Amino acid sequence: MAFDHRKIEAKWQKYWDDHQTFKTDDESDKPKYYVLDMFPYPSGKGLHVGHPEGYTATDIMARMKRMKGFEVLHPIGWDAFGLPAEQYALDTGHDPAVFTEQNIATFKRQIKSLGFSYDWNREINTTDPEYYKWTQWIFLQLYKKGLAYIAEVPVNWCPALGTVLANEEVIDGKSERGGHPVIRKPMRQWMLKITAYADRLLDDLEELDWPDSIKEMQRNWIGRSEGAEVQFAIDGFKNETVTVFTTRPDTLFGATYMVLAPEHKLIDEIVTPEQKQVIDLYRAEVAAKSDLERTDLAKTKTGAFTGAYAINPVNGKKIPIWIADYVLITYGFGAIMAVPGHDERDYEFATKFHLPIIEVVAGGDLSKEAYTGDGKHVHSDFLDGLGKKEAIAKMIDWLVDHGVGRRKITYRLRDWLFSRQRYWGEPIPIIHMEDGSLRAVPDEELPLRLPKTKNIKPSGTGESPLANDTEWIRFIDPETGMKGRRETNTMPQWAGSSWYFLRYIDPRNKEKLADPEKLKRWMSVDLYVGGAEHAVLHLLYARFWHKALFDLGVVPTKEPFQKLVNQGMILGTNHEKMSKSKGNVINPDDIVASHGADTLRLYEMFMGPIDAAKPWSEKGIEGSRRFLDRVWRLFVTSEHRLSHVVARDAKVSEAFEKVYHQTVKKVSEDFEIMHFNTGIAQLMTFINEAYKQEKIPVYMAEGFIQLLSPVAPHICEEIWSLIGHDQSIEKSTWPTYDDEKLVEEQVEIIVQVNGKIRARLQVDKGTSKQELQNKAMINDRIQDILKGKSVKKVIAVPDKLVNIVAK
RNA sequence: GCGGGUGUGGCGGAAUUGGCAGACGCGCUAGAUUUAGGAUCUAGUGUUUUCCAACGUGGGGGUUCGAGUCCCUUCACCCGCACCA
Repeated sequence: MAFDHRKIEAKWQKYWDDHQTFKTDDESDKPKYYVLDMFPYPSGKGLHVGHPEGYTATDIMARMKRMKGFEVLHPIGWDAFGLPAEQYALDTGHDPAVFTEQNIATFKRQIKSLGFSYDWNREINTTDPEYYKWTQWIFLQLYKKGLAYIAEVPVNWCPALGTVLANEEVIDGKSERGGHPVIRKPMRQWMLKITAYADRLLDDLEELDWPDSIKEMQRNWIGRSEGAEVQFAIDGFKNETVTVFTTRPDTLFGATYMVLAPEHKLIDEIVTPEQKQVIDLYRAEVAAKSDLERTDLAKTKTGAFTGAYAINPVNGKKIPIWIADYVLITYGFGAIMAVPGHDERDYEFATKFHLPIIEVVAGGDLSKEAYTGDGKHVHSDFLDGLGKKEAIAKMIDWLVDHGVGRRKITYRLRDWLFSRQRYWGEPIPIIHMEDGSLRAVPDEELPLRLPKTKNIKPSGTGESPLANDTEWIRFIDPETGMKGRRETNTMPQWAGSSWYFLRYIDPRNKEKLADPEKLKRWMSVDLYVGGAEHAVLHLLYARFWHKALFDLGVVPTKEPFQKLVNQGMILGTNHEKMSKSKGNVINPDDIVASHGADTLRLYEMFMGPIDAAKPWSEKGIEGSRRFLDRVWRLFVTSEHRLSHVVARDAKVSEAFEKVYHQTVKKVSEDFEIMHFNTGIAQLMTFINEAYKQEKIPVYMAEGFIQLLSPVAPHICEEIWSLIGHDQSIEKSTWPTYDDEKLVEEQVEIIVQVNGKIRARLQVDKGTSKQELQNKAMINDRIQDILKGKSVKKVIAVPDKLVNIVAK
C-alpha cells in the first residue's frame, strides 16, 4: 500500500507544532547557522510553485544543519505593506489591514502545509506597529545623520487620478489603471543619500559569496565612473560658468561644441533672442516625450542651438552651446563637452548638425567614425605625443593648476526616492512646523501609528491620502504652542524589507531593534535564498541600511548577507513563464492535496539545479511520488509496521555496503553545496539497490531515512518512528560514512589506442605506470590492433587509463 | 549596442585540477504478476549498421596522447542595463 500523505503530513505538522521542534534556542552553545528566505509579500493570489522551491532549499539546509549539530535560525514573516492591498481597498471600500490579515492567514496556511521548519515564534509583520516602530526609528537615525533629506524631484503624476504613480504603474506613459496620461511633475520628496555609500557598496561586493551576475548587476547599477569636471566660461557672461563631467579630459582640445540637457537651468539665461523660439519649441517637444520615447527614439539625434558660446579653457576658443536630449539632466552635471572625433554620440550629432570634428588622438579614420581607442595625441599642444593615460593625468594637473577643473568621480546610482503618496505604508515620523522647520517625532513617541481611516482615496493634491485626515496631521507643540503638520508621505515597501532579518534575531524586544549581543551571535546571514528579481533594488537598499546601522554601531557586521543564492524560475509545462493568460499555472495547494507536500518538495529539488529555470512536468511529479511510494513499501508493511526486510543482524554484501557509504558521502556533500538534484539521484540509486537485497540492516535504514528527511520530512518522521524512535528525527545526528568501506581494491583501467577505447583491465588499485603499460601491451586485443604499427608514445595514468599512440 | 548566462538522447537533467559522455528520473520496449486494465517487480533503451565498427555534447576551427570540459570564431535563445559623457 502506498502511504497516506494526508494523514501523515497532518500528523507530523501537528507534532512539530505541539513539541516546538524547530524553536531556536538563543542560549545554546552550538555553532550558529542563519538561513533565510526572501521576505514574502502575502498577495491575495496565494503561494505559487516558485515559493516552495527556494523555501524547500533553505529548509533542507536548516534541517540538515540541525542534525549536524548547529543551532539554526530559520524564520519567516510578512512584508505586508504595499500597493495591491491599498488598491484592493480602494476598489472594494474595505480596510487594507483586514485584507492583509486575510492574505497572511492564507499564506501561512499554505506554507505550513508544506512542512517547513520555521520557528513560528519569531514570525514578524511589517504592518505591525511594534515592527514599524523600528522602521521609523531607523529612518530617524538616518535623518539625524543627514542621510535623509527633502528635495524637489520629478515624479509620475496622474492628473486624472489625482495621485502619484510608481514606475511599475505607468505603462507607455499611461496609468496602468484607466489608461490616463501621466506626466513628470516635480514634487517635494524625501530622499535617502545612498550615493554617500556608493564606493563602499561597490568595494564590499568583493568579499561576498554571491553569484557573479548579481554582483555585476550591482556594479553596473552603481556605475562608478572616473574622470574630471571642467569649467567652461560663457562668452559674454562674466559670472556664469558651465561645469561638465568627462571621462576623457585628454580630448579637451577636440571639444568643438557643448551640449546642455534640455532641463539645464542655465539655458534661459544664455539663450539669444534670435534662438529663443527654436529653443522653446525644442524643449516643449522634449517635455512631451515620455522617458521611454526619449530613449527609444535614440537612433537619430535631435537638438537646438542656443546662440550662446562657451570658451574652451585650454585654448580659449569659442564653441557653440547646443541643447539636446541625448544629454541627461540626471547624470553628471547635465552638460557635456562634445568631442565628436572621439565619442560616438557626439560624432553622430556633429555629423547631423554639421559641427566641426577635430582629431586629437591618432589611430582612427574620422571621415568614417569616431575613434574611441588609445593612441598618440595630436593637435593638443602640451599633450602631443602622449598616450591616453598620461594625457589624462597631465590634463587634470593642468586643469587644477589653472583653477578650471579637477579629478572627479560620478555614479550612475542616484539617491533613493523614499516617499510614497500612499496610505498603506509606514508613516514618516516628521513634523513640518509652521516656522518652516522640521521636527523629528521623539523616539519615545514611536511608533507613529497609521491612523484607521475610512477615506483612503487620493487627496487630489498629490499628497498622500493621509492628508485627508485633518485630525491626524494636526500637531501643536505642548510647550510652545507652535503648530505643525505631520508629514503625509509614507515609506516605500523597500523600507520594511531593508532590515527585517535583524528583527528575527530578537523579534519581541521592546527596548531595542534587537539585543546587540544576539545580533553579534547571529549575524551575518549564512545563506540567503530568493529570486533574482531582487538583484538590485532590495539587495542594494538592505546593504545600504545595514552599512548605515553599522556606522551607528547598531549592527556588528558591515554586510548583511554572506552567501546569496538565486533560485531559478519554474516554468510551465510548455517551457514558458507561468501566467494566468497562458493557462499554465500550477497551484501548489493542488499538488499538496493530490501528491503530498513531501512529493512536491522532492520533485522541485529533483527537477534540476536550484539556480536554473526548469519546466514543470506532470510525469515528473508522478515519478517523485513513485519514489516515495517505493521507499514506503520497502520499509513499511501493509499493516503499517516496520518491514521484516529491516533486521538488526542483517548480513549484506560488500558491494551493497559500499553503495550505502557512497550514498551517505554523496548526499552529505551534494546537499552541503545545494546540489539537491544529484543528491536525490543517489538516494534513488540506493533504493534501487536496496530492493535487490533480502535484508537491510537497521543502521542503513536509519541512515537512509535521515538523509532523505530534510527533503521529505513527513514520511521520514513516520518511518523513523516505526523503526522505534520516540523522538523526532530532527533530534537525531546526521549519519556518517566509513572511508574504508569506499576503498576499491581493484579498479578498472581503460586502454586506449590513439585515444579510442580498445580494452579494459582489472588491476589492483595503485598499480604503477610501468606495470599498467606492460599489462596493456600484452593484452591480446591491443596486440591485435597494434599489429603493423609502431608505438610512438604511451601515456599511463594510474587508476585511470593507458593511452597508446601508434602509427 | 553593452554586460551576464545557457546550448548534452524523444524529454528534465548527470559528468570540471582535461581521462569510460548520457548517472538519476520521465517516456518507450520486453518479460513476470494479474480474469482484464491499472499498479507493482525485473531487464533493456544515444544514433547509424547484418557484422566488424563508425558517429555523437548548437556550427566551424585550434591546442593536446586525449576536449562536453581549455583557446579562437560563429549561431540561437534567456536575463539585466540601455545615449551614463
